[in-house]
Amino acid sequence: MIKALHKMAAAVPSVIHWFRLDLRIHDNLALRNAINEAENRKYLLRPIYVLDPDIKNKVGVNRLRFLIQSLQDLDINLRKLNTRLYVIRGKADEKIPELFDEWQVKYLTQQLDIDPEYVEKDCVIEKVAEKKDIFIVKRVQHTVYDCNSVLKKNNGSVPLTYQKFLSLASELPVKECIEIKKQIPDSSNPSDFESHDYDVPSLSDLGIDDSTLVACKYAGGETEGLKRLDMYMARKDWVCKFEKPNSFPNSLEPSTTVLSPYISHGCVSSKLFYHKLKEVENGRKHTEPPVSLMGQLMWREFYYTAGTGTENFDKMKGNSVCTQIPWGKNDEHLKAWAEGRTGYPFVDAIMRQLKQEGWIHHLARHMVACFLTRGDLWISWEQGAKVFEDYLLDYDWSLNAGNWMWLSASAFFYKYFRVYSPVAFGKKTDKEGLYIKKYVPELNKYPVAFIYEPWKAPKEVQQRAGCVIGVGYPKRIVDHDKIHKENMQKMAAAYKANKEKKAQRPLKRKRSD
DNA sequence: GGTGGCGTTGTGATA
DNA sequence: ATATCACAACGCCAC
Repeated sequence: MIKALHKMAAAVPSVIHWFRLDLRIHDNLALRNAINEAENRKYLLRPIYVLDPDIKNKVGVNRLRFLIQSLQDLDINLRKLNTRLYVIRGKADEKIPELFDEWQVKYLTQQLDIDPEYVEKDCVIEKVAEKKDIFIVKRVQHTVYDCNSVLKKNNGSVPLTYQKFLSLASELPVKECIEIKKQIPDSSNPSDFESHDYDVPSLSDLGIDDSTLVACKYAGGETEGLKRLDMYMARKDWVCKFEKPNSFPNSLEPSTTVLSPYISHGCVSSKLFYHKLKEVENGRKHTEPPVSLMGQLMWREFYYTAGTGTENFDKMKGNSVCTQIPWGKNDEHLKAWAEGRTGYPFVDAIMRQLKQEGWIHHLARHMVACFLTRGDLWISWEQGAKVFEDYLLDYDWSLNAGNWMWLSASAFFYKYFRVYSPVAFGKKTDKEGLYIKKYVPELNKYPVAFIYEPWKAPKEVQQRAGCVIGVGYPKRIVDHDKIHKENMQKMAAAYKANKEKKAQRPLKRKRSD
């Protein structure tokens, strides 16, 4: 009996929607395409997510938790439509070709991604699909604009300034959001609909010891994300007055929306965010890009466009927009930075918040990124980007690379002599050092006068505060006042070398002509 | 093709 | 509190 059912099921072809960084129902054209295709052709529908069993070695535990929560929520929301999420455990480029045969796949829909890791796997899968005559549909839905259209408008070259990007984008249309309203018919569901083999795994299923996890501050999922979006969009006055540079990197609770993890995972559609912002701004006096909330969304578009149009965007070598800088290597310094024990309390507080909570304010990212690269430690931005990839809930391939290049003055931003002071910068918005005391608790008995520079406290003050520098809290690994000036010289030299190289290039071309 | 204006968010001193 | 300046002087882009 069961065998017969399976045989029948196998005979009916399938449509797959492959969820990737589009972990949502709303504004998901590729998903709707799959649903409609299944219904119209009387095929079976399989919304899948492919989970690499190796993922815990690639993604930090906080982001993994966010992902699992997002998948759980996605499954719940799909079941409301009378389908479900089929989680496939394995490597996409191996598993999906297998499924093509097992499920008699005729049609596959997915979101277009630009992360080279995805693109590489997609190529393998596309080749197999072509042989088997499987139709693949890719939809642009991770960004507001189609980045390739922006590039086309700029005659194929990458806009290197934000204002240039804005002027290009302003001439492009923004599509409306997609809704899925009707229920999926029972006939679209395969016979193994109820199978637990495809259930969303728990963290412990993936070999993560729950007791090692810190409290969850930002829960993943479309439902949470939309709730957060609605909560902030309801604060119309706040939205219209939003100016990023006037928000606080070191408030005890976030001074910005923390929508970024939801947008990076696709729990919230960037296009939905766009339309909601337009709705709030409409008819009201409001701030403008680059500082406005809309401006923040456009920064994301800017980096996505640059990432789409630039080879090796996440590397220094072979990256046409990236100034070549002879960064040094110091694994001890890198580790001290990553673990929040540089001896600079503000830097350490930020890095510890990042590791614990998976989110830090944009300006806090500026502080620690500048410190790691051109400011103090003279370590490559690629190293920093890897640490951020591990810790950030909102890790996003092109934004991470783009922002790291910005802060290291490798691309987009060039005033390398503007160096953030690990002592002065935080004081502007937190004179008392409350943020430091929260995340570097060993210093919480330090007098305000020394909280940003505890090494300056007299020994008896250190002892009275119960934390002697070099014992309870590390000594500074570098002297900022000295080293940032040396680094500035190195930056000047790197820029000079780069300029000379550039000046040579047109000459060479002329000779070969 | 040269050049001046400008660039999301610096620091520290001085008025 | 807030503004301006020196610091040393970047690259992109529009004109």
